[in-house]
Amino acid sequence: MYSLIDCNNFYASCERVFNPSLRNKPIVVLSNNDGCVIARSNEAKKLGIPMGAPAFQYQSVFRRHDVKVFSANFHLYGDMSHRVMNILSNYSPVSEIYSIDECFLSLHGMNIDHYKYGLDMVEKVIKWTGIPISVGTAPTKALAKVANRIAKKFPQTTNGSYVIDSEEKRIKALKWLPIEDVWGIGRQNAKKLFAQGVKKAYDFTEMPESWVLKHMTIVGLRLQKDLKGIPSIDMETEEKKQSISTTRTFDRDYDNFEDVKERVVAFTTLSAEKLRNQNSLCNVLNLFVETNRFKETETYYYKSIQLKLPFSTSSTIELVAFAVMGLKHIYHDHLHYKKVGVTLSHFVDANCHQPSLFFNSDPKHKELMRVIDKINGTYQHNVVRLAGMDEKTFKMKQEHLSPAYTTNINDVIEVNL
DNA sequence: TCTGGGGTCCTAGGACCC
DNA sequence: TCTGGGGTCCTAGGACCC
Repeated sequence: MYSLIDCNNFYASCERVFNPSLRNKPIVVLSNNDGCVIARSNEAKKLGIPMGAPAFQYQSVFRRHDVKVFSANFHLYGDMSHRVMNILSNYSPVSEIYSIDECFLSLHGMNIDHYKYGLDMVEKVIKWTGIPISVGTAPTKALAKVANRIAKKFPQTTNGSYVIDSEEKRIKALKWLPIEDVWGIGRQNAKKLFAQGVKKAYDFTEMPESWVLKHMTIVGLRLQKDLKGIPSIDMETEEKKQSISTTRTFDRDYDNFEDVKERVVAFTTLSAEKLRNQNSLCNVLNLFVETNRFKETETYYYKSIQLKLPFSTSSTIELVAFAVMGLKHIYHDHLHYKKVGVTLSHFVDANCHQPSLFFNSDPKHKELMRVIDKINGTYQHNVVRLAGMDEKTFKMKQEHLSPAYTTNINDVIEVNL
């Protein structure tokens, strides 16, 4: 059996933990630049505020219903996520952290009452962190997702824990779940399935395998088997990322090279830190620049470039040099840039990689980066940085940011004063 | 005026080999 | 008029997730 644990309204719940006056109030959390709604409490959902709604279009709704609005505080959410995952890891030796607020556990070989086991998780996590969760348990990952949805949708009857452990329950659940709400069925697949008369998850499991394979590839077929109760989607326990990106939309248009370059330096620096943090070296750097796609009066420009590095590296100095080189290739004057991004990929392990015969990362950088990371980790972040980067890593609108309750001692002192 | 960010996996088709 | 067959590897782009 597998359990899928999902935090309820995670970002909104995080804000609530440290501010109990927000209980029972509608809360929304906004994306960077206070752009879109990316999380809503149940109360906010009931007001009809959709996921992804541009905040400026909903200002009057926010005012009218006294919605508590927050700028995204990812430091806080990341730290809370850590605490929740830590607790959950005690419930199984095999876990997969699927996203910031979701985790699969394999319960293989454990002789337990699955419903009570889930209930215990719910009680412990709320007691120890203040975050409400739902637990779904079933013979496959896709069915655990379905069970989780039931646990979340019917808290009164399930108490936040639901188990699919019989054919009756499986079929009943799948006849209830709309096809477009199935994990792995996106807009395109839903469209194809509607055209075949498929409305519920159950209808999908009745489709011929040949049709599924032809129109939805092997991915769709695996999903179908998983929903039938035949385990076909494996646990993924690898902790290291295969790619690391830093992309941002700017608070305003940038129209000179030096400004854009400064952002590229900052984003490359951030990505390189994450890369070193997982003890990897990278071999490929991708970079893109983009103008405002919503501005109809100006022509839209998007350009990306891929640099295959001559050697594996995690040195900020070297990666920044490559990124700026790339930027010179795709940057055009007389355009108003709204967004840029840097992605590192094709990693190798820093401890056991094959150096090149001809070119290699400057060995002096290794120790330098170690010291810089140590200083930045101990004191304020970015207290040591490249001269090409200015002191603010993030330049964006954050008018409703909550304090860094759990992570940044400097912020806490500032608040107390 | 204001519209997010960070991931994974799969496949078709091109480039190349003998 | 007639112009092979069988592979591998790589990548851009598309689909999906939260």
